[in-house]
Amino acid sequence: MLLSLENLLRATLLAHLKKTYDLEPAQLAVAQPPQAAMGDFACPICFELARTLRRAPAKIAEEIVAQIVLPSAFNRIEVAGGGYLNVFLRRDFLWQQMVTASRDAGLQVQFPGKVIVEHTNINPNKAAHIGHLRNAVLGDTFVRLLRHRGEQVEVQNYIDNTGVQVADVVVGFEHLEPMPPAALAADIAALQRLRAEAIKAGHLSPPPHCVALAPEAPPRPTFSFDYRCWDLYARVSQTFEQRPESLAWRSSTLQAIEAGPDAPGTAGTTAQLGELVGTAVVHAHLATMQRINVRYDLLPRESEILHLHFWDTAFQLLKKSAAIRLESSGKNAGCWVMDKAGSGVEIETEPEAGDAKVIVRSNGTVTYVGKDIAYQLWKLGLLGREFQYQPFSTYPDGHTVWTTASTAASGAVPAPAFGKASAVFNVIDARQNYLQEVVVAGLRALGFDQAAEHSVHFSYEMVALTPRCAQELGYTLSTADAKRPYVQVSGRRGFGVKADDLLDRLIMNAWQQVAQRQPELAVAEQLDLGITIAVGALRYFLLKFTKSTVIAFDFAEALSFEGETGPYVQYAAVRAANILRKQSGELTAGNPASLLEDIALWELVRLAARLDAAVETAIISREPAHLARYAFQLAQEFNNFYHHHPVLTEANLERRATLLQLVAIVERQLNTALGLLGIGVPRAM
RNA sequence: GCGCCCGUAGCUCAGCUGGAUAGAGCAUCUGGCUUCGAACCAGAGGGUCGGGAGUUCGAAUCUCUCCGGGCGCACCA
Repeated sequence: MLLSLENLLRATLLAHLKKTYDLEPAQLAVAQPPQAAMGDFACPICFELARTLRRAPAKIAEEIVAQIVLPSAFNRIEVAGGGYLNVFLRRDFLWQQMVTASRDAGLQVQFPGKVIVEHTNINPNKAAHIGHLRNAVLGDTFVRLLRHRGEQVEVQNYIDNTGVQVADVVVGFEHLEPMPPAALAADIAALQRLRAEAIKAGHLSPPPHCVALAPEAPPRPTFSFDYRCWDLYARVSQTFEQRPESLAWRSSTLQAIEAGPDAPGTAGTTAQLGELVGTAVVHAHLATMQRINVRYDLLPRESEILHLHFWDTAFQLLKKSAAIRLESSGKNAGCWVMDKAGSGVEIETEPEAGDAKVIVRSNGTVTYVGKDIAYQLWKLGLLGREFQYQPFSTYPDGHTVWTTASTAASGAVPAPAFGKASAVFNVIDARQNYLQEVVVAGLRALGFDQAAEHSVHFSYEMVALTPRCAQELGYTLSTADAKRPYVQVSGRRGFGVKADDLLDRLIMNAWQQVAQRQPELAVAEQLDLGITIAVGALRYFLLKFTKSTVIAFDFAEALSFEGETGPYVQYAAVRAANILRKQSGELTAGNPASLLEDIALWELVRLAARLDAAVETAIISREPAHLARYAFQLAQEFNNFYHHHPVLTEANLERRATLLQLVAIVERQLNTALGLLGIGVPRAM
């Protein structure tokens, strides 16, 4: 509500300035006064006008206040602080709006057609770790924000199934733990069966993933193929380090995987292993992400980018527009390169060898940047080629995740129309800033300036570990590392916190606390509540930091359920729900006028009305942390209210009715905010 | 060497397009459960916003510079 009221105020002021002074300022800042008693909006425009009008700010402000006619939503306008225009809302007006409507009309669709958000993008060769969780939670929350605004959003999770990382694990299954495809397939099936049985037997938390919650239950790795790959990948990397000659395995494996299982002249077993590994790990990742309420629509695979000649098409385009050139000499001889100067960033610099980025290697294979340019073009509907699709898996509610394929599905259900978005957001960590710049420069070089404009790198900083946390996990650090503020995780070294391990610990923790507080509940019920709380804690923890902050992960902090945490916000929502559940009779209108004279109550109403403004800010700044902070703030003010205003025991019935209405308003806004953060509200806690 | 990011309370971090007295959480100390659940609330102490210069009526916020820390700069993704 405050969003549209702020827009209304801004429009009114602008119209007045135009009419009275013939001024049209490009920006008109509207802020909140430091104290609620000073008003609901504050506009410092008169300080700026002082120069052009050559009069004191306070004088201008007085004149405006005397002349301007405000819409009925506003109570009055006054001069304050030497020239601010402070505007007061009609309190009963906002109250009525909050009672009747749940949505702010100021929140409007900005992208025509469809928006694509690409996130998660984990190499399908090992279990997900906390860094991947940050990516997925940021991306998923941004998707929720966009959808809340009314945007049509398609969620894509890019699968690099033909890269070095998968090849390395396949090397493991070929040379370190030799295994023919049939045996590996049987192993994977057996793991899936074991997992299903354990879930059935009640040893594990709800499907689809497994959590060894009971102490006597077998440990997770028994069930998880992605865990097995985690260890094997580290072993292979170690082997490469110790015996460099074994690196030959990697290149031959990589080539076999890129060629595919049907490549002529080969048995195709290496590629089959690659597909088995990739597919099984992606299933594991989807299960992990489903535990934290993250879902997808489409899994585009790199193998199809190659086999369906997406790259060949992009290659032709790039050559035709002279965006890339064949290097004839120097260290990049034989490669197709793109000059950095082509990005327009460094036009002045001499085109030296170091300024070029290799797009096609001298052996004819394409680099990541090349493949990503092709993929970006497709997402924006500019490539002129299409994927085929097959269903990959289905969520319990029936929503199907599709994957790209070389041949179309034979089933009755046709695939949705994927791609052709008007804007694309790529959630990729900040270490890839440079590469993402090159990709966008590629779009520009092709003449797709608008597409480049609408291809946004949603960049965020990594999750590292505090030295203490690393040592807690059993890793020995060098004395230099031990003194650093944080140390990086490394999949190659098998060094990091696995996503499912962290979730298991969080759930154990939450479950224990629920069991203490709610001993009368059935264990299954306690567990269910524990899971909701654990996921709330995790998602909030990952969202409360702004994207540019490196998260130095520490168990103590992440496992906390007190203070600025997800459970704190959930607790406020549960309290509000409890009051509403225990009150009898219907919510009546009450008489808010006298109640809202209490400035503290008015502030709570006003804050509750700011939800959609917080959403809009979060979208524009691409900063979900804004909404997380807002949710916390609302919870905080509600908890304060809770302690100072007993509702159910209020003797004055009219006052009681109004208080109840207020609780209902706050509860609705808290639930919406939590939902946008991907956090559920427990029935009790 | 070049590019990007960070430096705010003892610790971890907010601070939106420059605006009024720089805010949270944790930790420390104090007080509050016969109450709609204390995973809570109230109060206290704690900051020359890394240093310096500039722009401005006004700078934690913008510009420059220096110092300190991080991440990139592959025919890996």
